[in-house]
Amino acid sequence: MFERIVDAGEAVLAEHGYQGLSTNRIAASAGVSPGSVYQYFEDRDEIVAEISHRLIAAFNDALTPALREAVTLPREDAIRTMIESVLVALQERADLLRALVDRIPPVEQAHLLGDVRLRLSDGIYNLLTIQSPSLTPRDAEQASWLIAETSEHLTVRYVLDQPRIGREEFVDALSRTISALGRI
Amino acid sequence: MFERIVDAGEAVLAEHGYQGLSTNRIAASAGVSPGSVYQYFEDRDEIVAEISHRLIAAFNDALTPALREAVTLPREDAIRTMIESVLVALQERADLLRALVDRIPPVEQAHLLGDVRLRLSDGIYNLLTIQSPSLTPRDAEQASWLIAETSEHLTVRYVLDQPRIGREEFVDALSRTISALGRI
Amino acid sequence: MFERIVDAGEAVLAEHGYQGLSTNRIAASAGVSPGSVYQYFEDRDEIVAEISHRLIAAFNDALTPALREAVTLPREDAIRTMIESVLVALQERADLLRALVDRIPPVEQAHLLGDVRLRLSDGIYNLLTIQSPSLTPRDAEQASWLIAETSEHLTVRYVLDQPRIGREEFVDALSRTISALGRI
Amino acid sequence: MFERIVDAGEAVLAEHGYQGLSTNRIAASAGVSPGSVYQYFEDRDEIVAEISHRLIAAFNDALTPALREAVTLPREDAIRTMIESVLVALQERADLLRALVDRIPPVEQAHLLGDVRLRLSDGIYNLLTIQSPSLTPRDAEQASWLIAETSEHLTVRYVLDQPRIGREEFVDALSRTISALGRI
DNA sequence: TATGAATGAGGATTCATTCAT
DNA sequence: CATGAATGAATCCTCATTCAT
Repeated sequence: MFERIVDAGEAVLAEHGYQGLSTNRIAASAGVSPGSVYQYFEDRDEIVAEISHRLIAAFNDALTPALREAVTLPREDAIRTMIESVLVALQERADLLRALVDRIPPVEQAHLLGDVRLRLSDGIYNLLTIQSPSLTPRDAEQASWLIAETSEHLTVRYVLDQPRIGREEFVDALSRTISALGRI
Repeated sequence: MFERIVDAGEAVLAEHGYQGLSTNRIAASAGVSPGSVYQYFEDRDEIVAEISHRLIAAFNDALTPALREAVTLPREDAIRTMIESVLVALQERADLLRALVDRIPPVEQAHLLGDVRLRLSDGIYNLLTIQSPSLTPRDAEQASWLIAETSEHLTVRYVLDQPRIGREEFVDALSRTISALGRI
Repeated sequence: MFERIVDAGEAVLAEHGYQGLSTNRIAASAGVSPGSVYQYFEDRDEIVAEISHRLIAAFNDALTPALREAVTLPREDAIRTMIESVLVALQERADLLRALVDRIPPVEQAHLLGDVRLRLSDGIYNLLTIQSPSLTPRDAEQASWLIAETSEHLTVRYVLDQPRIGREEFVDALSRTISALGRI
Repeated sequence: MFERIVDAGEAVLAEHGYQGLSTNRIAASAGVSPGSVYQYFEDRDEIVAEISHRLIAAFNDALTPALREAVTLPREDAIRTMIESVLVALQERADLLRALVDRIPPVEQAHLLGDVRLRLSDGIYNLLTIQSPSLTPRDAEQASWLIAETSEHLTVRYVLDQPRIGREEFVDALSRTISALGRI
């Protein structure tokens, strides 16, 4: 039932956008009465939160093995492996991603995605300090901010806007950029 | 009165977000009757459009002289000059920028900012083909997409999130990234 | 509740006219919240449609047996029988009739009553061609237009304006008129 | 100026219907400021009243000479002459007639047209009593009601609905009906 | 637990009318 | 006289939420 509601929420979000994501519409789409929704969710926002948690979970599931593998690889390959696995994860959920990232005001996204972003940023910081012990903490912090912002933005836009760039070339360009930023 | 309404619109957008940007609220915040709003604006959308026009105008005003100056400078300096002038323009209007970029769903932003983005993208494409005549059109297109996305995103986030990075260092990092992406 | 709303609609129509027939007023008059109206009706227009359906239904219910009986009777008696049964049906619903016919602009009435009028017109056309096989189709068409317009208008006005004419005399006069028009 | 406003009122009524007949729209169409309208008219209703007065005046202007002529003619010809002159008057103002008769709820029409209808009814009553001195007052009253209702309705609908009936045939049919009703 | 009818505040927008200029 | 900006109540309709069943 919980599942059914969240599934319906995704469908409504994809079809009607964030403004059209009404609890009544979700209930109808789930084949459930509007009252029932409130047995599983405190309010509308909680449904949105759950939808985004799903995307985050899918994203995490894809990233975790990539991270494990990355440790064993040389720098460049590690970066490429990670970008590619993220790309796959996002592309598999492109509809949901679009509904979430394009339809929700960024402040609210930040609220929803706060945790993932933090973890992403931390991960990058750690990798940087491990791979380049000479970096001062401040430089590492700055570099990880730049890298996190750039990678997230470019991968998401690549998936959503489908620019005329082959995946290989995109991964190349992004990994070069990341390397450049790492040498702050 | 026109001014008063748009000012109120910005204030409401900042305080209540895009969803809370109702014509009644704008009117109340402007100390004006709901009917009066419709003497100056066709639509709720027209108010939003006007808010974004303001930002775009400020941005254009700042960029135009920088572009003129850039032509006379060597590559690296030209890029830096432009980044810096954009940064100044955005920082002067940080509140407006936040209202617009953080509070409005990206799809709507795309609608509002379509023209500027197109011009920005074209400008970058032209500079690239002039400075690196060896680039194939396809490479230039790809590079300009990457550069436009990265520059816009990073400058905007730099202004809005105020990461602990000095302006000098930020301009350095960004211009290095742009150069790297230009050598696609 | 459906009933309550339509009843209230009739009352409001009678008291405030078509222009004053607002959904909020209907809701208030029904002792119901404005939102509730939209659980039973798509539209304001649907309420109006329902009000007219009521009248049409009452009218049809009264006319159908009269039509059955009319077939077995000689011309003059058939016409009188039908006029009389229509008169009864309209008089029983005089309030509703007044609300509908006197308060709604005729163009909208035409929209609402289109079907009944068509059926009425067709019925008259068929009776004419059966009873007077010598009539050309064009003459029958013309006569049925004249008869339909005259009968509808006179019976409705007789019921609503209550002129000082006995029912017997009215039925006599109208049936004579119809006979005269049938001999076009 | 008065003229200009009423002219504009007619135009707006014809184009936008009774519901769309707003004072602002009238003012705009007259090329006049909304405030100015209120220097010549107490309120919206007075404009509508003036528009209908015009139609009535045009109608009277056409009918008066016809009445004068009718006195000198034999019965049948008198009736035909009057019907024909009315028909001409209505057809010349068909747009205005449609705007008024089809778009305004009949109760309000009755309010606006009260006087003309009374005069029409009286005229018919007088003609009847003169031509058929044997009629009791009550019979004359009844006959004049029937004749007035039938004539007005049929001529108006003939002009507005343009049924496939030649004018000659229509005048014939109507005058026969009137004669029949006069012999109540 | 599930329902779904009922709610009522709030959404954008219109419009007859006023009044300072 | 004429203006036209300003008004604010009223329009239809939506939607998150509640609550008796």
